Amino acid sequence: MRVATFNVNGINSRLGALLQWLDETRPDVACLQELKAPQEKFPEMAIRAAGYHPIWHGQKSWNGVAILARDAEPQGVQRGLPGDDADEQSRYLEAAVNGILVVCLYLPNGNPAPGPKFERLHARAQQLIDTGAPVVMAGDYNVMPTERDVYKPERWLDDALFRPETRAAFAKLVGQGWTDALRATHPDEVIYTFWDYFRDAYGRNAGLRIDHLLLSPALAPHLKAAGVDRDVRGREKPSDHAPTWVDLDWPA
DNA sequence: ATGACTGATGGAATCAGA
Repeated sequence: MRVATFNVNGINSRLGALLQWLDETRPDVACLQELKAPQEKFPEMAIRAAGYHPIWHGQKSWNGVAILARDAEPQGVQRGLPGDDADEQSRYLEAAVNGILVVCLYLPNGNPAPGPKFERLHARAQQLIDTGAPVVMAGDYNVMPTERDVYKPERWLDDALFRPETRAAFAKLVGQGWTDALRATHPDEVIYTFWDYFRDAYGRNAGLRIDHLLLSPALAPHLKAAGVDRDVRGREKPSDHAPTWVDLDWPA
C-alpha cells in the first residue's frame, strides 16, 4: 500500500500535473496541501474520474487540504486540528483508509520567526500514539529536521523553518515514538522535497526536505520503502514541492 | 540585506508562500 503527500500549490492550476502523477504512480492514498481553493471549487469530478474518492477541507485564497483514496471510501472524517475553536484555517484532515488512520497536515510556515508553536499538534499526535492504532501523519511540516535537509544550512539559521526551537519541536514530536519514513529508509542520503521557484533552485538542487511522513509504532514495522518523485518538480508549470511517498506492507 | 518566481484575488496591485 502506497501513501503519498503532495503540496500542489493550487489544485486547479495544478490539475493536469496532479492527474498525470496519479496515473503514473497510482498511490493508494494521496494527501494534498495548499489547495488554494474554496470548498465548492475543488475539482471533484476530475478526481473521481481518475479513480479516487476524495475528501477535502477547502479555503478561499490559501491553505486547503485533501485526502484521495483509490477504490476506497475514507471513513470517520475529521476536519481541523482540535484544541482551538478560533482556528479557522483549513490545514488538517483525518480519515481512516483500509484500516490505517491517515492524517493530512499543512503546518504554518512560521515566518517571521519565531512563529507558531507546536503544542496543539503535539497533543493530538500523542493522543493518536496512545490509541495504539496504525497511523501515518503526512504533509508539509515546514521544518527541515537537520542540517542534512537544507542545501545551505548557514543561510537558514534564523529562518522559522530551521531555527533551533522549530527543529526541537519537530524532534519532540518524533520523540513521541514516530518514525520519519524518508530518513529511516535513507539514513545518510541528501533528500529534498521542495525547491524554490527563484533563481533556478531546482536546476541547482538548492532544495529543502520539509514534506514528511511519520509512522506510528504500530505502522512502522510495515515500512518497506520511501522516496520522492523528484522528476515531477522538473516538469512544465510544476508545484514548488515534489510528491513524497511510503510503501507499506499492508493490504490495500 | 534584498530580490528573484508563482498563484489567488479581482480586474491592478497586493498578499502569501518558504
